[in-house]
Amino acid sequence: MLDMNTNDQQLDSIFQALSDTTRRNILMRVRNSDETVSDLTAHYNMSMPAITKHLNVLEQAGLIIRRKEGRKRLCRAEPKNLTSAMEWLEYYQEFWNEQLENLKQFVEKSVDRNTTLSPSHKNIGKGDKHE
Amino acid sequence: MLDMNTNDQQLDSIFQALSDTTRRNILMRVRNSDETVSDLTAHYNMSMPAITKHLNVLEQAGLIIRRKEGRKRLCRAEPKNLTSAMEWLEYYQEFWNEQLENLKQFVEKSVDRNTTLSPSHKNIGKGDKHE
DNA sequence: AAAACATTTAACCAAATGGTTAAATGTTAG
DNA sequence: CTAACATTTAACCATTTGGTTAAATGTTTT
Repeated sequence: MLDMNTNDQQLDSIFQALSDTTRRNILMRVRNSDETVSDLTAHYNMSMPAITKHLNVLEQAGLIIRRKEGRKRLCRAEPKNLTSAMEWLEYYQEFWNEQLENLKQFVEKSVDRNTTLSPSHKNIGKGDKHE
Repeated sequence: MLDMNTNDQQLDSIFQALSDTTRRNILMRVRNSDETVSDLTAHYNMSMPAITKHLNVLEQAGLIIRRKEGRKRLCRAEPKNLTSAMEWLEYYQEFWNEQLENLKQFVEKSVDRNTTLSPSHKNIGKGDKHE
């Protein structure tokens, strides 16, 4: 039935890591510059151990990498793994574009067949519903 | 410091919903066809109430919508909300492409200097970033 | 060596998560 | 009306999560 392969677990941990506002915020912060735990802690309303835990989650998910520099421990974003998440979403969303495309084609064919239809198809492209 | 606005909470719940293999699997399953709780339960190694809970999570995150049809309750994918997640990821990843782009430009400039080529390489990248 | 600094670990806690089984609620069919 | 069906709700449980404070570990500075 449901084979929990490595890829699944990886996606689990990536999406899990992204499911927290603080962690997403940290990610944004370490995109451009390496930052220490102290630096990061200064920006949030929580203790340093809490930040350490968030960093562990992000590191575990492969979204950041850390290096030691003296007594500081710097971390920076590692966006490579994030592409797994992107790919899942893109694959998932493909269907939606297909559906939209199918709908568009269907409507266009209908219009083709009956060019005197009322102008109610105008907003079909952004479509909420398909039936 | 950290304003937990609606968008943040929405992203929290979307990524949280996506952080479970079963739920991602269900999403894939209801992309194309509406399915009942029984239908879905048949494919997983867990009880019907467990599936119901997963569906609640997905519905709460706005990733599926449900309708009642007699004693059945059908659900189908609602990918609209998923674009929020996509947008976050894309925005986040932009930097990475920028970094790559900067690196490429740097390397090309180095090559330029070393081989004294004609100045035709100037605008390799799409964006003249900072400097 | 001692003090100050940067960070982690340990122990704890409340709440959320992901599952279970058993009972309750609606809905359709005989 | 009653029985069968589809689903949800309730109560429970173990584990994980996201935070805390206090103590421990390394590293630099003086």
